[in-house]
Amino acid sequence: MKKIAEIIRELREQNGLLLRQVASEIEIDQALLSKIERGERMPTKEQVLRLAKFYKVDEKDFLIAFLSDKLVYELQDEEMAVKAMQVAEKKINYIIKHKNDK
Amino acid sequence: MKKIAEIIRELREQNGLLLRQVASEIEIDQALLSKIERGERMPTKEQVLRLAKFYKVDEKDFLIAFLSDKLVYELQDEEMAVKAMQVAEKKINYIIKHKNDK
DNA sequence: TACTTTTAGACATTAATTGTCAAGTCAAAT
DNA sequence: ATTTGACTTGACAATTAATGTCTAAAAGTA
Repeated sequence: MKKIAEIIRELREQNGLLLRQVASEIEIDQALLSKIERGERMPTKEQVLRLAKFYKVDEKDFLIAFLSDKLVYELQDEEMAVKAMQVAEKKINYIIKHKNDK
Repeated sequence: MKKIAEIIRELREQNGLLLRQVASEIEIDQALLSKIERGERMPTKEQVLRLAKFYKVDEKDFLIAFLSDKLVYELQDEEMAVKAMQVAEKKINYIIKHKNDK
């Protein structure tokens, strides 16, 4: 239930690493990583995967945190947020259920 | 549970209107409306609201259909789609619950 | 066939996201 | 008090994604 930003910052701190160390491993600018860890910028999916690999954690957990953050971001300020979410979930389940039809 | 695309196409057909008629009311290119009605393009929020007003239907229902479509679109091809959605819902509820804290 | 409506596709425009750099803050160490 | 190292900030550049427009083609109908 944490934001991807918090997750990766905590991981870095727990491992006693510096921004520049991780940034160079992931091959991104350290200023960008700083922003990502503070939630000022969203990482790309690719970066999320690299970070998961680097910290040796489950990629799926990272992706879930990342994708859910993006969804939340997309709905921020929307009064209908929760309802839209519930409908979206039904739509997705419907799609999944029927994906082998056609 | 319908896509916003289907909804607005059906409304137009039920009202026996032509693309160009609706397009001019909404002030968009008719080719664009055609694409929107077929789900090839996503309308903007503004266009959704205008369409709701034009057809005299509840704006909220339109917005829910619209926003949920966007969420679905964002998760298409994501294996973790459903889980991400569930986590996002929790995050949103959390945010809403605490929005007056600060 | 001729007319009307809708669709397709290429391209233009605009908006959003992501990335970079240089300068700035802050704390600890000297 | 100055220097050093880590991190942050902000302005801007670059890239990517979304939206809009135009023209022509397709499809439907009288």
